[in-house]
Amino acid sequence: MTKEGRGFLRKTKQREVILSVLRSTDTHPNADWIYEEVKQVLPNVSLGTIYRNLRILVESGEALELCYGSAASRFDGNPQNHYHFVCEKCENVYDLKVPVNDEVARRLSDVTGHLITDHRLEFYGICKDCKVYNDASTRHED
Amino acid sequence: MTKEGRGFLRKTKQREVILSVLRSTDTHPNADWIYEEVKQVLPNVSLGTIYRNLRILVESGEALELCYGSAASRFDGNPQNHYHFVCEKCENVYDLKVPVNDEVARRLSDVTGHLITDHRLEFYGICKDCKVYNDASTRHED
DNA sequence: TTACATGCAAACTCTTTGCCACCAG
DNA sequence: CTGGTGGCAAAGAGTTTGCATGTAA
Repeated sequence: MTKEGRGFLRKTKQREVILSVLRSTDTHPNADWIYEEVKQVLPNVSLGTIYRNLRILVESGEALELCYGSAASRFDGNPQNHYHFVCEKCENVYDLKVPVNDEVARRLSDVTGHLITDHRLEFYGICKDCKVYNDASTRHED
Repeated sequence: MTKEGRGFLRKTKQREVILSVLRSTDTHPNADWIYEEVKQVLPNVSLGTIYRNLRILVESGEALELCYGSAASRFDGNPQNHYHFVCEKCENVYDLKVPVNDEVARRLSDVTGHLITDHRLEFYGICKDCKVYNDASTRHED
């Protein structure tokens, strides 16, 4: 109910290849890498199509989008690690007042062999305030 | 040791105001919002200065950077929620094979009053492979 | 005095969009 | 047929950077 929103998806060669490329790797590629891969099968594919389809795949729940690096960053004046809740409706970011669990990181360092120095935990959903409108009636389609 | 790297920071009015603006709010503002606020105190400040200083503050550990939305996104063909480890050296993203904890989200929903439907947990550090080079000698400065 | 920092604007990167032809259903 | 979709290229948003000037230490 949160992630759908498209009447129906036509099945196209492009979308098919994009999804299969995405499923064939565990390197968490970016759009450009996917573009290069897809081009080997469909030389005429365009970057715009890659982006359009990735968005569709993410929105329809067939892929996850991870965001790193710098783009539309938001900043937090509290340098202590703490967790956040992001409202997908109003886009507000709330600080959560729960203790940070460094235990997990330490344990995972042992299990994985990686040196884990930091972690970030974010929750997503609809915030208290936005929920009110949603509950009142379910006519909100955005 | 991970986040430092600058010899010394000169104390400037701009940096001071930026930091105080950042600390005066809990709205997790973006660069542009901070720019507007700082301008009310220093009308001639430039966006470039805001960006430069935010980066410095983040790197020196005085602020956190949160990244949402679309920019340099990476994608994951596995739509099931799972956790990641990001190597800050080689920038590889590894899938972690640990069970997803939906319990926390449920509990937090109760505590906070927000409707939490999703969460994301990411770990950061130096991966197994990069650690080797780091351990061998500490001459790596990038 | 000497680097580091700033202001300004141009350059960049990544992503989105408009337009029209095209094709799956 | 018909509306979703693709290719192409232009536009956008957000961020970085080069350069000359300014300034903290």
